[in-house]
Amino acid sequence: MKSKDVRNNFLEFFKNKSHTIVSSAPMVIKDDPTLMFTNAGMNQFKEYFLGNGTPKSPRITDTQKCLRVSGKHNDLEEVGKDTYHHTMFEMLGNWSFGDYFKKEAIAWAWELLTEVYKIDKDILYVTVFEGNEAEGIPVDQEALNLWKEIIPEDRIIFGNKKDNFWEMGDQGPCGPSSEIHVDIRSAEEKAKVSGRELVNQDHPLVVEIWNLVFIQFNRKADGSLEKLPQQHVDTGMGFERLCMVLQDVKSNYDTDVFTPLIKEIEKITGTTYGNDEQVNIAVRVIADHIRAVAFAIADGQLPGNTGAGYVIRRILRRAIRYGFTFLNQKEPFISKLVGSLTDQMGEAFPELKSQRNLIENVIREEENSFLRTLDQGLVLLDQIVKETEGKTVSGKKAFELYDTYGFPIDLTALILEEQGLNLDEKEFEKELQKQKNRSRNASKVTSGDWEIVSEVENKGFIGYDHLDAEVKITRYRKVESKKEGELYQIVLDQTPFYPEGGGQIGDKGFLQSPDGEKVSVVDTRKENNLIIHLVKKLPKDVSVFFKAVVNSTERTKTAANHSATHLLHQGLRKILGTHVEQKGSMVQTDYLRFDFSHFSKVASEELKEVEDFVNARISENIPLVDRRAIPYQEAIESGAIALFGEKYGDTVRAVNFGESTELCGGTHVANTGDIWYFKIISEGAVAAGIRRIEAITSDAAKAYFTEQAEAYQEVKAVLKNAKDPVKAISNLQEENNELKKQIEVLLREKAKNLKGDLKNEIQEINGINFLAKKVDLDAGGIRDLSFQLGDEFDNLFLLFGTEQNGKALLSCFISKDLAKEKDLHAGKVVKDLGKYIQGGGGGQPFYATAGGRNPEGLNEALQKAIEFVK
RNA sequence: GGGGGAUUAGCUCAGCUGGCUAGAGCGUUUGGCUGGCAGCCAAAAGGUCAUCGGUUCGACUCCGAUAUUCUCCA
Repeated sequence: MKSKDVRNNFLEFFKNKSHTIVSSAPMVIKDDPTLMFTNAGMNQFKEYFLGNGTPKSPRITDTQKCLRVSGKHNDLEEVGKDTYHHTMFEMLGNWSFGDYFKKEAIAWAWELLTEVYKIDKDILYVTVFEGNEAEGIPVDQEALNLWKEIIPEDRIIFGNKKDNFWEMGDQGPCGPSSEIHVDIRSAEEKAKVSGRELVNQDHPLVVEIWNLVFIQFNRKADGSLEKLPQQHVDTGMGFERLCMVLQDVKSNYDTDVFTPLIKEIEKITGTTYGNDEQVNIAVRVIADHIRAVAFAIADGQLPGNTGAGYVIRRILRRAIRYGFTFLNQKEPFISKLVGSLTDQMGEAFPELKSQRNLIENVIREEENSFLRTLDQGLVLLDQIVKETEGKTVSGKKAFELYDTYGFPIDLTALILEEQGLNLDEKEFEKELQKQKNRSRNASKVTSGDWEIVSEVENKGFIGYDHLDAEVKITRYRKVESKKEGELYQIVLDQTPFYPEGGGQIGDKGFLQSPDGEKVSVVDTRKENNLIIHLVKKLPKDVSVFFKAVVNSTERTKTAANHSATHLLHQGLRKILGTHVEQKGSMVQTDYLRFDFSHFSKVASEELKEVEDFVNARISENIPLVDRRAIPYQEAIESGAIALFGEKYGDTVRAVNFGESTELCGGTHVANTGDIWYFKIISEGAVAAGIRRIEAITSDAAKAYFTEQAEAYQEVKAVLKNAKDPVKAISNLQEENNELKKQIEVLLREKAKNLKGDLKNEIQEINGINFLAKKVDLDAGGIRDLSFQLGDEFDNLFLLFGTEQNGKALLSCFISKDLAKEKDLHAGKVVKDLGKYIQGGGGGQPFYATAGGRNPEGLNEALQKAIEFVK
């Protein structure tokens, strides 16, 4: 069965069981602080399990693109070494939200596997949660009984809390799970050891394919469990593994999900998959990682050095590293695989197709920069090796190479090994651990349980129409972090406060109780579909009605920036072309930032055109057309631009200003005229193929122009109100250059004259040409003079003194030969004489200077100089 | 968010412990030679040593802040 059919059959099967098919959520997560990437099929439904939202249907099915780089069964460093772990994978799932439970979930899973996919019943095993006394959770008897009716008891295995009890995190919904495993070993192998022995033993051919989770508890902050009012089913089946079973191969990488990619890698690198284990690992690593990276970029996540971007960079660099070391690829090659990947998966995931150019560019650029890092690291490592005494290279040094210069540690180890050296790995680990602890401590957040204040219906955000409202606190909790200290998160029954999202920052303002107490709201965010208000202290009485007031001046400025962002987007597409796509946006109170795909620098004329375009729309006074809830399809058909990597519901909000239509949740001005004026401040690159524009509007633009005008007036005033200041300045510059040259000439002449005079004053003492004299030159002049005299006289000993800004300066020149011969050292001379001018100095044997704060002592110092040549 | 680096000529970099005439290679310009493979030879131009502040008689060098950038960790 082709992988495409495997996917379709799954979705069709559950559709026939009254499930609604939904599309995969983006792999990159935006409004959940505990998670960077979708790492399981359930992520996009988390809010439903938490009770913060209602699903559109109680039964849902989908295939979800997931990314896992850490966790109990997957560590990035392990991917590729075996045949069944991946960073990116697809998870097929079916869901029940308070609808059916264990009975149906188990029966349908069995039906699909054995009747649709026609997997031999005799190679399947199932696991059931054994219970945990310490936590007072009983055996999952219900699941056990259900399985007993379907499968012989000797193929049911009890699993412990680690394997068969699923938790989302330290807190929240959880419950027992039941896994289905499959044994695809040869008959011979099966005869030797029973598959039962190998379940959950990390055997590559006895693997878990489906996990059925029965969510029935809620874990509280103190660790205790309470029963949930509604029970849910959450299942996940690994798509790649399922394909392996159905295509009768022994490795995920031998399924048609991977073979086209592997063939392409063989072609590009001139290697063969299957002969050499190191090559095999490298090929698998690359085949796996290119998928993860390409999908992430398509979802809008570029490689970077913080957060999610850093994870993507690490994955990509790992692939480059394996290619570099084991496939001997010293030039960018991974970007060349994007075409093949797109051909293969572009149909199921159209974002790959439309983002293909960008994906290629970004990967190529990243490859180039990492190859440079490797080059630099090789040089540094060479140096470390040279400095190493004995056979063991310091772990601290290796850590520095890794931490500061980004040179991969396994490459260090490999190179050292080739040179017959070894690495102090313990020391390295110690350093790494230290660094990890530092980071962890700095970003630790502890949160308490939610305190429920009142159970009123949550009406959510009302801030499009209101900037203040009468509200009630529904719940609150305390959170503590090193950075922000102690804060309270408050949820209201309705709120005018806009939560940070869609690039727009969260509103600020205050809550006021009837007795006049004001609590200021420092920020507003969204977490799992709840709007959270951050306050420094709780009001005295949380149960009363409050007046919630948004800081309207800030909100107005932010709205102007947001609306201007839409017009900017429209203008860029109009003037640069429709390849321009939003790649990031930041709407703040005092400025806006817009990142977009574009292949080259935006010329200043183009910027001007864009600016003019936006300002033309502003002066047209176009009113806002705000359609709050229209069907997604309708919005798209009316020309709205949907962003890749955004999760949209069935109904969306469309924001129009004339021709500009965007799907947007942010706050806007009622009329473009309110933006007042739009001014681009800067344009630059953020990554390969991505440009960034920063701009200001309204008050900020006014302030900007005022400032510019003032600065201009000042310049003009300084130039005595010159008619053409630019010309006046360039005249000055020219004149200045001319004068500089003349001064140089004059100084040279002066020095020449001085030199002539001084030449006559040089006296011979003991065969040494000696002169000690006070001169009127600066340090540089003295230096030039000294060296010029040095060229003309052999055996020269010079000591010059001068006074500069009330400070004394001594400078001593001794011909190199003379210094050697008589064992003289100019540095010592000036240091010694420095005591007369209350200072010190030094230099090298033939030239040295000293300074001091007592010019009175200069004469004495000059008189004593003769002692050195006597 | 936390840590560690880097910022010196148009480019790639050297300049170790404060005093070194601030350098190299490539590139540029000029002149000369030359039938090739980065042609050869000679000369020149090009630097507020990222910015601001501090320590010091003296800072490219030490300290602090800022900016930009690389990198590791979360």
